[in-house]
Amino acid sequence: MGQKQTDIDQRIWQVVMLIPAGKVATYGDVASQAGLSGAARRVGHALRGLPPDTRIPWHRVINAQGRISLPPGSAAARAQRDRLAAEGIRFTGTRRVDLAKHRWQPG
DNA sequence: ACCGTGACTCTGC
DNA sequence: TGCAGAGCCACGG
Repeated sequence: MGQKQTDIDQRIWQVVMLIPAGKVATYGDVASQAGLSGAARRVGHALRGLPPDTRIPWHRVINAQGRISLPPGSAAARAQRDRLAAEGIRFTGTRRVDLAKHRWQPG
């Protein structure tokens, strides 16, 4: 088999699974940890391909501004916000997460 | 092989 | 803080 797409996606998903509850990582962080430094956009694409019933904590991945990158108001965006809130993550008035406090620091 | 596209990021105003 | 521009990687057509 060896489908290359699956190969890279799985590496990305594997990194996402390492993010503990209550913590978040940016797309860039995940890309870097997956050995794809600079390919933040590729991470977004990989998460986009996740099935709705996945166990992978995709909601813990946000952008470098501390905001949700999904379309504002979309069901997915609300789901991400709710899941993060359920893990104790607070949002600022401008719907941002305090990265200095919640950012996952591997190693 | 070229071009357009994206759940991105950084810099500047 | 917000918006625009340019840079980025990898992918699909």
